[in-house]
Amino acid sequence: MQKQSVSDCLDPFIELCKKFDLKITPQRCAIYKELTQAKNHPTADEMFTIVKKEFPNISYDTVNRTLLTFAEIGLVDVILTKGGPRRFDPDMENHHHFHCIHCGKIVDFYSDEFDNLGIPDHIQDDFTVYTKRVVLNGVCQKCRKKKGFRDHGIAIQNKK
Amino acid sequence: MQKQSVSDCLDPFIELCKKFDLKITPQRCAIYKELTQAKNHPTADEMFTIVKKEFPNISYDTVNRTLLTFAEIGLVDVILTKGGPRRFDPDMENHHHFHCIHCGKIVDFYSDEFDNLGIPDHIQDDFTVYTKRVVLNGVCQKCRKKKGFRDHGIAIQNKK
DNA sequence: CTATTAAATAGGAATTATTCCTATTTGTCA
DNA sequence: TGACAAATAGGAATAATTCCTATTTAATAG
Repeated sequence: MQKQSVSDCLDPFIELCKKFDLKITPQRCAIYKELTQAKNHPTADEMFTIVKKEFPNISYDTVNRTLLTFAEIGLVDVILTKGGPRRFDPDMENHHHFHCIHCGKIVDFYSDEFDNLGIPDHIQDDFTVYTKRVVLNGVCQKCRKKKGFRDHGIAIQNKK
Repeated sequence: MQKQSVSDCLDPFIELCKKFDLKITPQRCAIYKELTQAKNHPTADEMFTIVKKEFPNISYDTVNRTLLTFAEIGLVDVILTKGGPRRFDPDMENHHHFHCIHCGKIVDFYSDEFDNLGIPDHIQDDFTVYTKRVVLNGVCQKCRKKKGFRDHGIAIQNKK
């Protein structure tokens, strides 16, 4: 598969920046480019390390601030994790999260049923909803097998 | 309305502690009692301030550690908020969250449709799910009216 | 009731993440 | 090209959370 040219890649980003009167700086472009290629859910610090290869004297504050700006304009989602720094989710397609409350791991998954949920009317009256995500909290198999793990025994069971 | 006696209130808590081999310390009891009366979603620091009235020399670490322990045994949920300390949610009934990405406010709401969602089979294979919560991210009316606010224009609309 | 033991606690220090501050640079627009 | 507001780098400050260790305490068995 042929990789898109950089200018093609950046076009929608430049559009978006103009819409929000954000200046198109090389720092923002570099962060955007790395973000579109990011797998999983990078932290600001991880993004800083990655972008610094291309941009050796970029500052951490710029990376973090830029990611927060991107979140405001709907380019990324912010994921908050227990016991760790916040992460940025560049996948803006409908998806959902499983969150292991022991190791903190977050796993994306997809579900048409979840995607098709409506927003309750009383919410639409009071709030403008940008994203809708089902978050499942629980324990992954790896943690379940750890020594000393004890279930609190209130797992959700599907109706048969 | 007559308030329940303290021993009545604490019975289910003591049961739970025994189930998990947690010692029933006066600190834990005090934190539990205040937690059941908490409105909204207190932070560890807020709980510390409240509990200290009854327990002047309790330490912050104990309050925070205890709340995390309570989360592990399913007594509270942990809510992570952008731009602020984590909060604890003592309402373990089915409920869902609207989260304002501007001011960080979290509003509980209830929805039978959301409660009745099943868990996808491929998730149940790999994870034990304790809680299922729909999180709506967006902007509340108050923030929407703020000067300088600009919509990024990708709000979710219900199908008619 | 007492002794034993592992768990829990208090207090403070250390660490980590995030935000703030300010001088300087840079993108945008006329 | 010049003016100006926005953005940045670098470091300092703040805030939240976790860690460390000596001491205390709840649970257990004798």
